Amino acid sequence: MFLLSDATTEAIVSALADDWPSVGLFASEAGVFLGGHAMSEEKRLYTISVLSRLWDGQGVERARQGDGKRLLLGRRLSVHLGMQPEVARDLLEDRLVRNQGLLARFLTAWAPQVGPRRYVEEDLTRNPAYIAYQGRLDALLEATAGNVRDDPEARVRGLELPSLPLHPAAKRLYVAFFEYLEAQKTGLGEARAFAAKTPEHAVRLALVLGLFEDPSLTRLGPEHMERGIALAEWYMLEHRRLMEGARVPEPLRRAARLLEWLRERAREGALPIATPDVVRYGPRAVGRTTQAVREALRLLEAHGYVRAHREGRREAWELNPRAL
DNA sequence: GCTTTCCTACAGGCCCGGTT
DNA sequence: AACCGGGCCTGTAGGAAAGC
Repeated sequence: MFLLSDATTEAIVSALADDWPSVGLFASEAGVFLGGHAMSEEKRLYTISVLSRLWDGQGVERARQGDGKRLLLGRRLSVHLGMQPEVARDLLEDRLVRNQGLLARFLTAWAPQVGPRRYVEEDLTRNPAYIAYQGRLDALLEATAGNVRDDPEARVRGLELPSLPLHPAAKRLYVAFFEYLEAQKTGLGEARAFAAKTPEHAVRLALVLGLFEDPSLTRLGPEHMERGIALAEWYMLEHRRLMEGARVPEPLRRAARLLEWLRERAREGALPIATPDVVRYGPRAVGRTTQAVREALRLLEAHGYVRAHREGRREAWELNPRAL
């Protein structure tokens, strides 16, 4: 496998075409990839289409001066991106990314906050489980790389991978899972696009688990399928949680914007402030009508950020000192 | 009838993104 | 990098409606 950590899409395609038919893009700080050239305004559509085509197994087109276009088949790309929450939010909220269904092709997970950790001294190179894991990975890489290593021609043709049929029992599980998801479709909210690909994710995961367990596997059994389905379903729920969490409801967004403004004013000593003055001077995004502003203020009040008090007939607002 | 509140209109300044 | 236009923010003015 050919490893990249910071890549343009062109570099990925070129590596797949010329260097090695199996490429891994591993980045623990995906900001480099997402904020970089590959996701720039003019390249983003291209990147999304390349990644999608690779996932779909359609092959990618490589255009080069001189020899025209060449369709690359038998190529595999493995992508693992880790990112900071702010970067992830931007990605999840990106309209293009959402609409192109790119995220539905990724398995996403948001790691929970870790509590205090204990330091554990351990020499991984002596850990039997780790040694076995490493050995199995090496063997698998060797098995797939073997036919292309010494043969430049084979590299051009791409990987020639065996196809594994599903055991009838595994197939039944697949069909049942497929129909179960179809029946649920309307209730899946933001996970609908992902749900359409979830059965396929399940098979892929089952294959990875099955082949890892037994590299000589000739067909996929129900025990693998069950595990693939369990994982795929977990990823579907995680996907939904993330997609829905990324969408902040409009009233909350407005209230947050107003709070920011109030904090600024408070620092200038310009609080308390009467409701009509918030309407006049406040950020327009909150709304220029008294009704909208009052709604936002009430929301902030309900969450303890602001407090109303009467100055005669006037209703004036001040910030909770702890919200400053 | 006066004051306060609510709403609209408008102008100038500033920032941001797109273009050249 | 410089320029430009649009949108947002801020401040001002004034009129209508509501409250005292």
